[in-house]
Amino acid sequence: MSWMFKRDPVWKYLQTVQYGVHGSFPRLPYPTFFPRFEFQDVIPPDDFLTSDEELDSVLFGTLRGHVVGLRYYTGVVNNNEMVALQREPNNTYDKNAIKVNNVNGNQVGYLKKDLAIALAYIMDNNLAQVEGVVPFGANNTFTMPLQMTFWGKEENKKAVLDHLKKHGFKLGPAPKTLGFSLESSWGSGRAGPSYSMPVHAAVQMTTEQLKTEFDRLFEDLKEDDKTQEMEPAEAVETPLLSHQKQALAWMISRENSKELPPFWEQRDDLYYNTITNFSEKERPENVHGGVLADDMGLGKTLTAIAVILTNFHDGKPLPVERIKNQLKKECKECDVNQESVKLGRNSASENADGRSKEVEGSGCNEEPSISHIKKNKHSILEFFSSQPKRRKMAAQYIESSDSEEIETSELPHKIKGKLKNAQSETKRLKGASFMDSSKKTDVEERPRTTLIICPLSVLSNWIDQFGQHIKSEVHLNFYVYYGPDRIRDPALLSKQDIVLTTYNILTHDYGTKGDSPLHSIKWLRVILDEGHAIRNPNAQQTKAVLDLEAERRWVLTGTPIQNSLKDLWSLLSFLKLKPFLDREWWHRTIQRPVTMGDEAGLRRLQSLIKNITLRRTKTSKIKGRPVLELPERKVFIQHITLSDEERKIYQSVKNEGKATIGRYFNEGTVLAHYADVLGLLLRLRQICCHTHLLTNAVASSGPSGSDTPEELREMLIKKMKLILSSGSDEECAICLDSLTVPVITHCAHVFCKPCICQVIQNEQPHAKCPLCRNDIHGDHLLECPPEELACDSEKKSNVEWTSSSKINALMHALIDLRKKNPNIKSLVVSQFTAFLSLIETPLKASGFVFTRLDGSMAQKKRVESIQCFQNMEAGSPTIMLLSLKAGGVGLNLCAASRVFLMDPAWNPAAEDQCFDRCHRLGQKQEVIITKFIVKDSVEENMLKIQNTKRELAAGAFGTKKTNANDMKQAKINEIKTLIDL
DNA sequence: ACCGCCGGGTGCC
DNA sequence: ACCGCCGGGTGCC
Repeated sequence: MSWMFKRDPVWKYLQTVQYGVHGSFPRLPYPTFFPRFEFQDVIPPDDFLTSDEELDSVLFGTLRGHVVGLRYYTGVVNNNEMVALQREPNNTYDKNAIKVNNVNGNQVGYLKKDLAIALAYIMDNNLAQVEGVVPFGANNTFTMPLQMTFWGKEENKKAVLDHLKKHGFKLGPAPKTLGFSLESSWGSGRAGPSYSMPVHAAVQMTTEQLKTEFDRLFEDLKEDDKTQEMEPAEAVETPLLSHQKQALAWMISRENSKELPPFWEQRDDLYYNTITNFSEKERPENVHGGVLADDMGLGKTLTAIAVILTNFHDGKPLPVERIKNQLKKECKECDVNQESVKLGRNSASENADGRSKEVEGSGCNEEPSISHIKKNKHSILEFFSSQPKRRKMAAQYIESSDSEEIETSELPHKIKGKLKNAQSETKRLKGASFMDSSKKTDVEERPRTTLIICPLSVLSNWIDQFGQHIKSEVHLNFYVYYGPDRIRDPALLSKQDIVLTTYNILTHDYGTKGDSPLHSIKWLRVILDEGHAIRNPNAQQTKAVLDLEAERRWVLTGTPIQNSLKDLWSLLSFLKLKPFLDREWWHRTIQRPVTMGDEAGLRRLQSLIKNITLRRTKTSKIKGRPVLELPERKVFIQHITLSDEERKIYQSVKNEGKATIGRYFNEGTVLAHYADVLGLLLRLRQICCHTHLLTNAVASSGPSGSDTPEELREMLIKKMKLILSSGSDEECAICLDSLTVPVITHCAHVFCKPCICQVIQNEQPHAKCPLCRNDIHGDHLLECPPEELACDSEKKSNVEWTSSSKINALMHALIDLRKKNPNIKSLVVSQFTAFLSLIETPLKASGFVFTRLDGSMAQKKRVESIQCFQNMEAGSPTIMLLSLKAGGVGLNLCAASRVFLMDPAWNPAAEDQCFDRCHRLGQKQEVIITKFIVKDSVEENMLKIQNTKRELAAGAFGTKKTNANDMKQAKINEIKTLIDL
């Protein structure tokens, strides 16, 4: 197979073109640490999710067939409309049954039986995806033709062809009409083939051609006007910067937009989807929201706050009286009621333009049981027009009645049944929103509350920013739904203006049997901060988010769509953009076409992105000036030479390890001993910092099998600590986020406790480890005992403190800096918290005032630490000891203008993120970063690998590394580089 | 005629 | 469905 583009590289390219290379490097989550398992367990967690996706589908061929039974179903299609084939194994008439549905999921009919027999096997065994288009005859009464396209993995092609042959079918070639259409096949008025999927087109285009094509597409993008500015509501205290006013204007225009969503247009009295050729009477809702994907530090939080206050309801800002008349506060209840009266009236007036259909629908759709429906005589006869006998029977009956309207229940049984069938379906069409609206009518008020969901790490940031950016006299009902005492009362929550919570709380509530208050409310607006949190479609967290009801939906993210189109799909499904809610349509119309380099697909993707996302980087320009005029950022590498004694220890550990690992190389079992390799590398990195760190290191020994439970426990806890302290950028494979409350399973995989508990609960009674499918039990999860961490540092203080080459260099630099300018604040960053502890001693000795921030600190202490450091008063700390991954992306430490990075990180993006904590909005000084790197050591080798990763991330075009073997080799090479083998 | 042919009844899976 | 298919009625030309 020679597709030129794997999906990820294409997507990364799209990203780099639109967003610029600067700022966000796609996350490269390795080295990853999964002891004792073969390589497939070691590849980044993202990849285990893709198993159900046909990443390397090829076109097997096409087949013409028929859809039958049209008259029994209400789903309608247009000519050239795409349809979905759905197996129905429990059909009582035929276990091979295959339903044919239109884009909306309404059944159109069935695949003809003989064809279904052949296809059922193929579909059930996932040998091919079969996709259908109705080329013509969409208005037929009984049957219609169906053009099917078969896609699948190359290795399944033969099986599919053979199987079809056995049943007398033979695939044809791709029809010539489905060429590589350069003319726009969507957006035009024609109902031409909207979907071009050439078999060979992708390979015929050269890289150069495609690149030019990409560039042209993004040229168009730049012309798109998102430069309108808007002043925020009076209630917003902080003046907005230009780019924030633009975002405000764009976001509010999206919230109030009455336009059709992308790819929809009105044709006569129908709404028409130009990608699928689907049409329907009901106006598709536009997404009243989107993705704000600005770079970190451009003020997404402030912008979001401005949106909340400025588009408070019905396109109007937070009413002034609520700002000024704070005295009325005691009559809150009354205030709320007044509000809802006002809202009620306004929503009624909206009916005039047909937007609030649910209001109309809820009352009058109350129909009696179907058998009592009155039917017009003529319509009955018409229904039986092609069934003369029934028609005659109906006619006879009807003639005996005087009235124009017929009680259907009194019709002869034989025709009543048929009629009933047809009726219920008509109703389904007409009242599609009927069920939804009736469900909630009794308590329904116009939603007023904005729900903000963020990772715990930025919760306090949100609270702070609300405090900072909203005028103090403004009265807002604001509730932080967090902590064990959170009030789980929907009535209370829905009276708030803003509810703030975390993903974990949301997920926890959702998973708890019983009702989640967050899910029983219809929100005015849901804002997801760090929206990539929902990029794993299988995660419970994602499901909890997708199940929220809201009128307006926003995703804030600084790392836009990190790795693939799939991530974008997760966001789209949150935004509920038709028709992409169903993965099939997303896959057929965008994901695969783009993956294969099809231009129509690219255009769609581009159009989509243009429509729903706003993205500025730090280097984006407004009227020729950068959005953010940040002072320069300079990175220096300071080489360190180890002392003789340090070098001796380093060499001995290295030689010993090298011998062992060399043996693994010879045996070809490097990756099986990945834990050992990582352990060695960790020890070497520790020695580079301070030889005392070594005492902390764990000799990684696999379980011998004869361990006592206590030994096993010890071993697992040690492993987990190794993983957590190794700085190997470990993530929870379930939520794909940093580990919160890490626990280790007996199979030695580490997850967030809430995540894995969720899995266990869902899969009970026989839960399996998501990574290795070994049995897991809730009781067997081991938590990291926090007191032991404290003990460790105690223990160390018993050992007499000595310095190290790196500490010497740091102290020298700090003292030097203090001499030059005592007011400059510095961040001292390490991945090893024990190292930070060691650094404390000389800092104290030299009279530095410092503070500390690391992952083990309680939320409250962190906030204190940050505030203390950011404070510019005399006597405030000038140094912060910071663990590399502490704090979320929102962490603002712009009081510092120096960074001393004590040890290199595996992932350059992690370093960048760390630097950005002070190199961000609010930074007035030049930022100088010093990276301490020990000469002739693993650290230097790590720099090499960082560079490779940087290049890979930036120029991902044309490099394909999705292949497991390639990655395996890459990893082996990486290890070789690291320990100079 | 254990056929052919006719024409009515009928119709997804 | 202005089809195909089924099964009953029927049977020289």
